[in-house]
Amino acid sequence: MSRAPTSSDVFNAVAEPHRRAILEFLATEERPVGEVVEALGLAQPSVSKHLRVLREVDLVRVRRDGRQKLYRTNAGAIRPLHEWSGSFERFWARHLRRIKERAESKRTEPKRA
Amino acid sequence: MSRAPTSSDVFNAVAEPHRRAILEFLATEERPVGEVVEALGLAQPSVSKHLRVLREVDLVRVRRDGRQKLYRTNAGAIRPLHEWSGSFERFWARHLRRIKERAESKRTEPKRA
DNA sequence: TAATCATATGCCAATATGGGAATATGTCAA
DNA sequence: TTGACATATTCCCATATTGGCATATGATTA
Repeated sequence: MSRAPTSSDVFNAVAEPHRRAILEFLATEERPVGEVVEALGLAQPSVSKHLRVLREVDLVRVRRDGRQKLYRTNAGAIRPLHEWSGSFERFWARHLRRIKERAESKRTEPKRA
Repeated sequence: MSRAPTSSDVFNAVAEPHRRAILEFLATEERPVGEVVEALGLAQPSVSKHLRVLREVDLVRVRRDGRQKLYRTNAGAIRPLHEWSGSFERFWARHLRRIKERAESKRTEPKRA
């Protein structure tokens, strides 16, 4: 073997900066591809390809409207990411608490030893 | 040009499943590389490479201890991810609320029209 | 210093990826 | 049906990525 299976998942999909920008752009309301192209300043085929990746992991949903296709972010698909990263919260919280405590004690006993 | 700069950032670093596993493994306490190798069943060079990527975005911290190097997850570096994904929370929350409301109304007026 | 243990790096092969350009597909209007 | 518009797909290229293997580097012990 020479490379891990691409496992196209949500983590992978949001690893691309342009795709994150697309998700942000489509978060508030559905929009046609053309507007994404214009808003992000990318080439149309590029946008279509990114949208495909996002579609495949259900990060966006589409609906046809005449000749256009209206895309919108499916925020729910972002939850796994939020939950995964949130599972580390207690660790960084602990860290912050330690820092805070150290600052407090320094304030309380300014001249230790 | 032919490919976007890899912009090795946190998003990119956690896109790799093995790296996520490493972060989880190293979240609770620091451990030598050898233990990561054993725990994940990966080859040692592979682990070292993944750790390098994680180190470069400050997702892990190292400290030498004799011949070993002790790695641990720096949870704080995961926060940007958590915050980014959290910025979509209101959208999925809105969605869930709509679903809930629909269920409620169905319960309240079982035979509409 | 030599041998050993622990980890890192270099190199290669196979594959994945993203952009660009051209083209295909699908939908509507005349 | 033909033409125009909107989006998707294909092909090619350059680069990125990951694993495997061999080897280098760093640190400890004999």
